[in-house]
Amino acid sequence: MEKKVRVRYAPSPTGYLHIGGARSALFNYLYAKKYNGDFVFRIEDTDIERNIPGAEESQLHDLIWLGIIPDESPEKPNPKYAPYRQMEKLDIYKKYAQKLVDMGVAYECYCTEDELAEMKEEQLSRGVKSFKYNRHCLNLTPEEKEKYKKEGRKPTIRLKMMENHEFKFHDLVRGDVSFNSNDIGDFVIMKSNGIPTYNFAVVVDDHLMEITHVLRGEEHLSNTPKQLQIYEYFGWEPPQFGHMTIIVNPNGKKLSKRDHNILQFMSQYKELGYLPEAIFNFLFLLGWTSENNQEIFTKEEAIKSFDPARLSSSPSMFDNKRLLWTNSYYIKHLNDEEYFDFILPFMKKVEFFAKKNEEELKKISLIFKQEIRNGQEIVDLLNEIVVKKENLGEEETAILDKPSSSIVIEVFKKSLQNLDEINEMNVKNLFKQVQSATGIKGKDLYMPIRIKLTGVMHGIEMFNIIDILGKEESLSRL
RNA sequence: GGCCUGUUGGAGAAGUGGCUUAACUCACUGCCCUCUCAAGGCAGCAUUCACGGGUCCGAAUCCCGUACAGGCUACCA
Repeated sequence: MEKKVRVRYAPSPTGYLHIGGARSALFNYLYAKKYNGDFVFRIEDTDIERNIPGAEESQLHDLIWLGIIPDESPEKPNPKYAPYRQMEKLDIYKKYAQKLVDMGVAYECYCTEDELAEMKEEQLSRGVKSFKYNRHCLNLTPEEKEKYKKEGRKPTIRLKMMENHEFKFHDLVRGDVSFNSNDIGDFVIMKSNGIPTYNFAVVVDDHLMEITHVLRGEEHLSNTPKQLQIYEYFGWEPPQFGHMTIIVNPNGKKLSKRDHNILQFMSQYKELGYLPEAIFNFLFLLGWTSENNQEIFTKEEAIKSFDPARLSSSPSMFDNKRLLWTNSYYIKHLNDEEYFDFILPFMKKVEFFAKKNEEELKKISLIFKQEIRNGQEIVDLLNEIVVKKENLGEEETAILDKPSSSIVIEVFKKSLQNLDEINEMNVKNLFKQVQSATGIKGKDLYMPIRIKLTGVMHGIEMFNIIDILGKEESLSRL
C-alpha cells in the first residue's frame, strides 16, 4: 500500500504569519489535499531567545482564516505524533543525538565561540578554499574532556560528515540536485544548552511524524545535504523535498520583516478588508501557473490542479496591484448578503453611518460593491462624501465662480426643496427640469452641484450622494 | 572566498529544438460609455528571451564562458 501523504508547515514562533509563510503553508496544504493526505502544523521553537508570545496562535489562526486548515496541530494533536512543539520533546532529540554519538558519527565539541571565530579567521587568512570546522574536538580523550568540563565548558554535539560523499536528490521543483559532503563542515546538532539545532530537530520530527513531502523555501536548499546525512546515518528514508523560491519586494530584495514598503503580515491584510479567498488565490498564483491560463481558482480547483513541478524556480515579486485586483474580483463576486456582512464593519467606522439602520446601510453599501478593491476603500469613499470639504481646489473654485453655476445651484436648490421623495427617478427628473429651465446642461449642470455637495469633482452618481446625505444635509451644503 | 540556485515586457508568467511575426492575466496608455470617478467594452503595449561564444538546416529552448541577483557557509530557523 502507498504511504499516506503527510506534509507540514513548521514555523518558528518568532513572528506573526507573514506572506512567505502563508504561501509555503498554502502549497503544502494543496499538496496534502490533492493526495488525500494530512497537513500538519508543528512549532519549531528551539530558538528560545527569539520566540515571542502570541506568535503560535496568530500563525495558526491566520492560517485557518485563509482556509488552510491543519489536520493536526498543537490544538488538535494526534496522540500518535504529539507533541507538536519541539521544546516539549527535548528528551527525544537527546536520545537520538546520543545514538549518533554511540555510533561514532557524532562527537562532543568543547570549542568556544571565540575559538571558532579565531579558527575561521585563521583559515581565511591562509586562503583556504572553503572553510569548515577543523575537527579540533573529534578525537578528544576522556582526560581532555574532563579538563574542559572543569573549566566550565559545556559541549555541543557535532555531526561528523562523511568523506567525499555525493548527496543526490530529486527536488520536486528543481529537478536533480547534488552536493558533495566535502564542502560541508561538521555541524552542531545539539547546542550546549541541550536544545537541538534546526537541522537536527527537523529530521527527527519529520521522521517521527512520518512526513512524506517537504515543500519549503529555497533558503533550505543548502541545508538539505546536512539533513540527508542525518537520514543516512539513521538509515531512515528521507521525505521528498521541493524547494520553492522566495518572494521578493518591488526592489527585488527578499521580503524582510523589517521592510515597511509592503505589508508583511496576514493580520494586516485582514484588517484592511482583504478576503481570505482572494489572498489564497493571489498567493497560489505567486510563483505557480496553471496549464490552461486559469487565473481565478476556488480552493477546490486549486487543490485539483496543483502540481509542484509547475512551481517557478525563479523568485517572484510581490505585486500589490495584482492583489488589489484579485481582491476586487472576489468582492464583486460575493453575493449581496456575504458582501454586506463583509463590508458592514468598515461602514461603521464612519461616524455618519453609526446610527443608520441596517436596511439603509445595505442599500448604500451596494453602491460601492463594484467600486472598492478592499474594505478600507469604502471608508475613504464614504468619508469623501460625508465629511464636508472646507478648502476647495483651484479648479473647483473656478467652476463655482462661473456665472452659470450660481444659476444652476439656485434653481436646483429650489426644486430640491419641493421634492417630497428622494429616489433615483425623482432626482433624474430634477436635473432634467433644471436643464430645461436654465438651458444649461452636461458638465456645467452637474459639476457645480457635485462640488457644492462633496467638494470634489469625482465620485459616485449624484442621486446616491443626495440619497446618502439626505435632503436636509444636501440643502444645507448647496 | 567556497558550494548551490536562478536570469523571458513595469509585474505574475506560458514556452521543454521548427506551429512563436513570444500566449494569458495584472499594471500602464488610448478610445467608447459617462456630469465626474470607478466598473464595463474595445484597442495598443518584448522584431526579442541578461551578455558573449558554440552545436544544429534551424535555439528563448542544448553546451561553454561572463555578468548580475539570491540562498547556505551560525550553538537562527
